[in-house]
Amino acid sequence: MTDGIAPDRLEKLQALRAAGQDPFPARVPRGEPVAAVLADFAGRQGRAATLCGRLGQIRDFGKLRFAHLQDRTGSIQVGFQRERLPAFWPERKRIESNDLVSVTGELGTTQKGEPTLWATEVVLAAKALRPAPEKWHGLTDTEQRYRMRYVDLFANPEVRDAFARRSLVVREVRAYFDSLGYLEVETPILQPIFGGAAARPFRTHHNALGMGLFLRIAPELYLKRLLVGGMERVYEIGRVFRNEGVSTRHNPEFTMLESYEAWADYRDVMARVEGLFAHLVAKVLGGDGKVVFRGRDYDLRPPFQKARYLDLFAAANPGVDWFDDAAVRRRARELGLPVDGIAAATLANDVFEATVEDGLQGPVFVHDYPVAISPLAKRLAADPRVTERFELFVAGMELGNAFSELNDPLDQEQRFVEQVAQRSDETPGEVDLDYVTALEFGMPPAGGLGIGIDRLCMLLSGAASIRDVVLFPLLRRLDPTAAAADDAEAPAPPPAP
RNA sequence: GGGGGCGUAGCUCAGCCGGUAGAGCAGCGGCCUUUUAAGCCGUAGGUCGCAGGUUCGAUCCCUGCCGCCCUCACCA
Repeated sequence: MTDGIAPDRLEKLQALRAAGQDPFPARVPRGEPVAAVLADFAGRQGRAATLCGRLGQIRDFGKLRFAHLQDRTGSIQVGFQRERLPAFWPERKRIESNDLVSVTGELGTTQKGEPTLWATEVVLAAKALRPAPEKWHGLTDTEQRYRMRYVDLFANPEVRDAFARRSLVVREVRAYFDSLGYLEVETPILQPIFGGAAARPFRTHHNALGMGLFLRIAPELYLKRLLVGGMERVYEIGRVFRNEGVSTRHNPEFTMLESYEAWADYRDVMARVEGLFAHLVAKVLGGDGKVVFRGRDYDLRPPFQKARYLDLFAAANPGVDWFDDAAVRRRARELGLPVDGIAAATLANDVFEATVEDGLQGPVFVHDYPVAISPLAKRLAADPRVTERFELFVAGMELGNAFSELNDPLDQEQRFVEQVAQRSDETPGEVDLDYVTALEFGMPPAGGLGIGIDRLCMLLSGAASIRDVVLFPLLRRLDPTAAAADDAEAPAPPPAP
């Protein structure tokens, strides 16, 4: 890991040490934010200031050198003059671009009016043993950007901005639910039985308890236990883990918002989602709901369009009845979809996805999903074939999923039993009886919501790939021997000592 | 997993029809007190992703592997 060190930088480090200087001091004179200085620059000219940050490229004029200094708030030019820095001058070359420094000096301008800190005191805060990427292009190699995000972040300001925006999005999502009296809670990530979604889980093991565990695929079942407990409005923003493929819109670990509100139904939840977007448009996008995503314009200001699932299906597949297996199969073959061994409802939904979903530019609420593909949602009283459920689509991407929650313990247990009987690797190996027990104590009618925070951030920042809003996306190991030792089929966990 | 693309200096990239590799920036040495992609002169820097094969000769052609990107599948 040390073979990327630049020899010349190591030499400078050793020269500094030989001269009795600490290249990694515990503390240096602390400065103020660069942005604060720039904000009141006119009023502070001629006054002293201290700034800390990373040095950019040095522009050397012999007895004068310029460089920019960058901190989290911005960057400003620093001027080093021989006549102001007699003691520092002989060692000036030991401090170079990419080093972290504390600079004290006098604020002024250059002949061209550039705000400049004319240094009178330069303290090395941390020596950089590796050079920064090229100044003009920055770091562009995608793989390097993900593997060395720390470099990506300091070399590419727009990357910092994107993650600052993500932070803002999460903060404002919290603010919205907090303002409605929801309690933010944290539920188990390590779960003995996984549930709340259909996905393959990651497995792990607790040594002391000698117990196999799963990383959660959804917090859903624990949050609904809280409704039974009387916490009528709860939400959680947390990581969930799904042992599936990686793509521009899937990372194996991602951040999910789930909220549950007692005494509400899916119509109420729809209003909450619109309220959330109104809030985010105001706070994150500055009131302008227009975003560009994957080359298209979207307006995220509510209200959003609404369309019935079956209406969309009928419009895209004239003459095909969603509930008519034979007709659906015919249509699926026509579309070139695989049909063998696929359950009727699943196939019908495949046809929906193939003919409707990609075209859902939205934002649009697709609602009233067939019960066969909605195992956790309540049936619509007026039409028991469909459920009180909606999904929010933008740019053909599923952003959210919500429904009136099933709270009938007998029905729930029956559905769990059927699920377990399917014995797929996406279904739990046993019924979550404790959850059923919770429902038996009585869960108020409730509306629940799940929103993928990563995808929401993609949309709000125009990021085409989920990896552009995940700081450290999952990548393969580079070390081939380590990679070969890994087994995709999860090696047996180490026994307890 | 299928298909397509990519991998060359620390970074960004050239490299023709096969003849053992080049630029800019960064580095190093010099000149320069107002630059801001500073400039000028000089200099150093390479396991051409890895391993085989074809060939007198491979960065280039072939095969396998590794990694990344796109896409399809998977993933409500």
